[in-house]
Amino acid sequence: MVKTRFAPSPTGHLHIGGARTALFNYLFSKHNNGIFVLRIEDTDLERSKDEYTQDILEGLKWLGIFWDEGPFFQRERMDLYRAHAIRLLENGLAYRCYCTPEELEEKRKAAIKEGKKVAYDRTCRDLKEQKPKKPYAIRFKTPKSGQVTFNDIIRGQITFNCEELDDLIILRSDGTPTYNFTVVVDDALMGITHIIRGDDHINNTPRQILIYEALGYKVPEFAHVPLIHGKDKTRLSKRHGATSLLEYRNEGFLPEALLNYLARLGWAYGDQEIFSKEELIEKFDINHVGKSPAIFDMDKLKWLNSHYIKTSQDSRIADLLEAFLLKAGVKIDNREKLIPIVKNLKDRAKTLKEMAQMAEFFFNDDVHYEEKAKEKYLTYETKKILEDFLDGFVSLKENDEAGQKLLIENIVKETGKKTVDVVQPIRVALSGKTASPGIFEVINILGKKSVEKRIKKAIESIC
RNA sequence: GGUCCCAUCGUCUAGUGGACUAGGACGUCGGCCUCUCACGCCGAAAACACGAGUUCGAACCUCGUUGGGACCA
Repeated sequence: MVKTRFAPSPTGHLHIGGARTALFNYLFSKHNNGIFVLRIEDTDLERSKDEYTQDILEGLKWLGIFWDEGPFFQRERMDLYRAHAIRLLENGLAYRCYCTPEELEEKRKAAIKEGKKVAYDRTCRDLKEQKPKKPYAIRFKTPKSGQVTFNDIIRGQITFNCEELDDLIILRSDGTPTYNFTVVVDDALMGITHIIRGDDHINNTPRQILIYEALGYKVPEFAHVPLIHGKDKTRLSKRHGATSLLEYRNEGFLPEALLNYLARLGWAYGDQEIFSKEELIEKFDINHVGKSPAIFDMDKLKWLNSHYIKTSQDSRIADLLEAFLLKAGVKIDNREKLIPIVKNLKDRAKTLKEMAQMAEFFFNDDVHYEEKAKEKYLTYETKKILEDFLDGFVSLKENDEAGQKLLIENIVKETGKKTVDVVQPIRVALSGKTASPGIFEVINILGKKSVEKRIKKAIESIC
């Protein structure tokens, strides 16, 4: 039975890279009818915050990445780690280290001075006598020679020389366990079969394998996925803008767009670009994940988002849009308008936030004119067009699109202007913008009264 | 600095020794559609980091160089 896990530290928001790692774990386990575990690595009491744990859980749920087991919290498992450390101690596979932080710091400095490798010098490894009263850390006895080799699912065979590894602390003198130790104990105890994680952990892997072996646990399979980079090709970080997953929700992205984008970042299935979650589960193959880091491309994400906006049900987009309008301080006078607005804006907006900006004018008859729009289209010259339009519009017998079309055609004929020159002033009068949905759509969504009000206001604004 | 990893259009990638005149997608540019903006449709420019070797044949295998990244310090 395949079992994978996502094990974030709640020391920050769930970011794009973490979300992708979670996704790969999720997809791999689901593809193999396996189990996906969520574990919160909150041993760093100082930096871990419940707020971040909530952010992570919420982010995963939003994306539709659901876990089968957990969330487990490492904070609640401290006894387990201590017991394992003591077991290694008793088996002679670990030892007490009495060196103080000050001593270690001095050794480190000396090593740097001499140009030597900075590693623990193993002073306490073979102590004849223990020092019962002194505080101690527990260190793992790393073999002094030999090699550790593992077969990474994505990278292939990777080998490390043991000489490069020093005797790492597994339990600090204050009794708290260290990262490399807790992961191994947990992954082993939870029966994780495949560890899929960022390739920033490659260097930790040989130490962890040695610990598995010392503990007598089966070593799992490893798959190290490349990190996501920003435009400058360094690891994605705050400098690159929005990295927190939920920020994308607030910016008006749909979860399926993000899911699709993240999955396709570093992985491909022939020429296919669009994948539903179910399709991803069916087609995802960890062996085909690329080895080189991928750069996060906002444009492509936006394209996917617009695709999903276009293909979503109007009612769903309307509900989401409502929240964005409310957030923008728009008073929604008439909810009925929402659906036709969505129909018209679906093809135009790349994000829901954008859509809200485009939709705003529908809800306020006191139109705000964009400066350039007013300057160009609400002029003395166009005043007559607006007046003609208003006259005609008020007296329209059949106020439907056909009638409105005829009205505009007549104005075009009478004035001898081009259609665009007639329509644009009307558009600006109604929307305040030079770009909007089709003029007849706008007219009919607004309704008769609103249109009249807005045209009058525009005429008055021209002095 | 040490260790490890990586390298196909600007970006995500297809490619697993002959099907490669290197395919798709985003973006860019041009055109069509058109009341504006989008959407849609059509088209274009755009890449195998470099150098050796293996082979009848290399984007693909090997080695080196260069460049980039991650971790540790």
